[in-house]
Amino acid sequence: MLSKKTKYGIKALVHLAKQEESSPVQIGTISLAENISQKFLESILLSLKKTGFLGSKKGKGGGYYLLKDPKDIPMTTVMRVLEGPIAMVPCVSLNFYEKCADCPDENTCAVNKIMLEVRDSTLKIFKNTTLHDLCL
Amino acid sequence: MLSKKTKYGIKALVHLAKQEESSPVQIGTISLAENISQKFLESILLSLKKTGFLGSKKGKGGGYYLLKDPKDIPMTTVMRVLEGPIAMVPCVSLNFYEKCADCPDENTCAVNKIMLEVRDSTLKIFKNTTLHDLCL
DNA sequence: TTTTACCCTACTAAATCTATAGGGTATTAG
DNA sequence: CTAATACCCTATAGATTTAGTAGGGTAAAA
Repeated sequence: MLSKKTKYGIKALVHLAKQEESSPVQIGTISLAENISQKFLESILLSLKKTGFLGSKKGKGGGYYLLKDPKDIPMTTVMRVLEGPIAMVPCVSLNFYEKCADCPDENTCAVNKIMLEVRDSTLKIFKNTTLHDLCL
Repeated sequence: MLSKKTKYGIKALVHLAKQEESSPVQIGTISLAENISQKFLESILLSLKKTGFLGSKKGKGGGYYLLKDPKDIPMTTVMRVLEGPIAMVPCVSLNFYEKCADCPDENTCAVNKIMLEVRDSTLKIFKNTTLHDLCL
């Protein structure tokens, strides 16, 4: 299941991507428009800033804005920053790989096998979908 | 992320599907072979019995056994019983649908849109993979 | 210089996960 | 018959994660 953090984060990014001018949007504006707790959204936007998706401007007329063209932001990067691994088990994760404690051999593991397939098909979708595509 | 319950459940089902004879297999045997806590496995197998996947035999020489041919058990049904919804958000779930509290309109929701795609591709894999396929 | 709006830390209630504990009961081998 | 086997069932609990809340600090601009 997708965490609220990820869901809200995507919604906020889409909100920003939909702006015609690239002028900063305030947290309060987004939280109101997308029905998100303002303080919670604040922490999400902050992490999106730290990971290089957003820029910010302080003071009056300030807010957050996208640093890149929405067409250049694939959903893989968004998902990995907000949600973490895309795979359903760590042993098939590309960016968050971990060996399973209980599993003696990944190559003969039935779970590994099918989850690898699922990861590939999901990854394909996220790779071929940009933030811009979500705005249509 | 896949819960241990689901992971262990699949491993146990595969273990049973690999049996040549359909004689019952004891919990202890499975827990030892698959490195799963026996008591935890017990509760998982019990739930698989209640949902119609397994039969059991008490007393000496007893254990659990599959009720159907592994070729007739698609992973969709396994996943739904063990893990719950296949979709990443309730609003795109077929069997566990729930409306999002924050979202005014699903049809224009960006998250809904992409998660629907992911659900479809994942579902397709689970539908076309049976327990038997995992034994190869 | 005051207001605005981002920045940061710490904490917490609730839920879920991953078991463990401790026994009860039906079945069957001998 | 009876004793061992192995499933059946309930309750509980520690750990982790989630989804926030509280409370203030700081930089920038009007």
